[in-house]
Amino acid sequence: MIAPDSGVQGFADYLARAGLKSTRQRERIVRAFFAAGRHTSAEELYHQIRVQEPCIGLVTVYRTLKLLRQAGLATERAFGDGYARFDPTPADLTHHHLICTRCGMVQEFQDKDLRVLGRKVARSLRFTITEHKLELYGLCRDCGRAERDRPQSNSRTARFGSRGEARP
Amino acid sequence: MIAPDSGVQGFADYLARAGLKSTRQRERIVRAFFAAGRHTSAEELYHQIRVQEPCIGLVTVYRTLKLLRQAGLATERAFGDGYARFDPTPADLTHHHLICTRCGMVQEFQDKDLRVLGRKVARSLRFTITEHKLELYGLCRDCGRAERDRPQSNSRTARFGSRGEARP
DNA sequence: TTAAATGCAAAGTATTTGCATGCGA
DNA sequence: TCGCATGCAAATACTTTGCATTTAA
Repeated sequence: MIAPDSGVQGFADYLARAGLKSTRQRERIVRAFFAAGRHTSAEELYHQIRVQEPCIGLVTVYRTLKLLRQAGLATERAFGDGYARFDPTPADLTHHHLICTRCGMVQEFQDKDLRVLGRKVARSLRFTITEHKLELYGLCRDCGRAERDRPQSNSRTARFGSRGEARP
Repeated sequence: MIAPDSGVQGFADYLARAGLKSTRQRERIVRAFFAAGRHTSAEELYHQIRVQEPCIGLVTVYRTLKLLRQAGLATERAFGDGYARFDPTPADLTHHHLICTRCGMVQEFQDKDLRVLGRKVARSLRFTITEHKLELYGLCRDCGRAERDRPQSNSRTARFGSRGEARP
C-alpha cells in the first residue's frame, strides 16, 4: 500500500515533470484519493471533497483521476456495478479482491505465491506486467451460509442486475 | 471451454426450468454467442446476427445476454475500454487474460497452479468461488520490444484514455 | 387465450468534451 | 503575460426501460 503522503508527493513530482500546474483542486482531490485508499469511485471522491470545498466540479475529479492513472499512481477497476473504481497503485502490484455477488462486499487479500505464479506465467508468455487484477467472485462467509439455508434462491442474479445496487 | 451445443442446450434447459419462452431470436443469439466464444460485446454479437437476421434488435441481444448471465452460462468482463464483454462460463472456471495496454491484444492463458492457489485463498477466507477473473495488464511481446526501442514514450497512457480505442 | 418476448423510441447514467473564464508560474 | 486548469452545460456512448405489438405455450 502507498503511504498517503508519498502518493501526494509523487503526484506533485509528476506534475512538475510534465510541466503541469499544481492547483488547490488537484491537491484536495489527490489527498482525498490517497486518504480514502480503496475502491473509490469518482462520485464518492467528489462528495467527500464537496463537504470542505463546495466549489469543485465532478469533471475536475474525473480529470485528476485520469492524470493519476497516467502518472501510474492509480489503477482503474471494474467490479461490474457500472462504476469505475480507483485504487492507489500498490508498490508490489499485488492487490486482489474477493467480491461477494450477493451482498456486494469487497475483501482484499494478498498472496505471495499467487504473485510469484503470475510472474512466472507472464514470463513464459513474454509479457511485461504493469498491473495485476485478480478478482474472485462468489459468496462471502455469511452469504454462503445464508444461501445454504435457503437453497432455492439463485445467488447468481444478485449482481450485475441493475446499476449501483451493490455499492458499499 | 464449453462446447457450443451443450451451451445452447443448457440455455434451453434454463428457459424451460424458469418457465420462459424459447424464441427464434434467443436461439440465434445464444448460438452466435457460443460460436463466437470469447470476449464478445453485445454490439459485436448484434452485427454478426444481423447479417442473417436483419430484423433483430440490439435490445434483445442485451436482454438475452442478461439471461445467459442469470443462467450462469456467461461471465461479464470489463477490460477497461468501455464495453462489457461476455465469455461462455468455462466448466473449470479458470479463464485468465493478458491484456496489452499498448495494442489492446487480449491473450488467454490457463495455469493449473494458479487455479489451485485461488482455491486455497478462497478456502482460507471462507469464500465460495463462482467466478475467477485474473487479468494481467502490461505489454505483449511485440509492444514490449517496440517500447524498449523507444523508451521515452509512456505505455501507461495507451489504454483507458478514450472509449473503444483498443477494440480488436 | 394469455403471459411473455420483441422492437422501437426514449430515458438513464457514467464519463468526456467545448468553451469562456480563472489562475498558477 | 501566457497557457494550462476549471466549471458549467452539452455531448457521448453503452445500457436499460416503457409501451404497443407479436408470438410461444
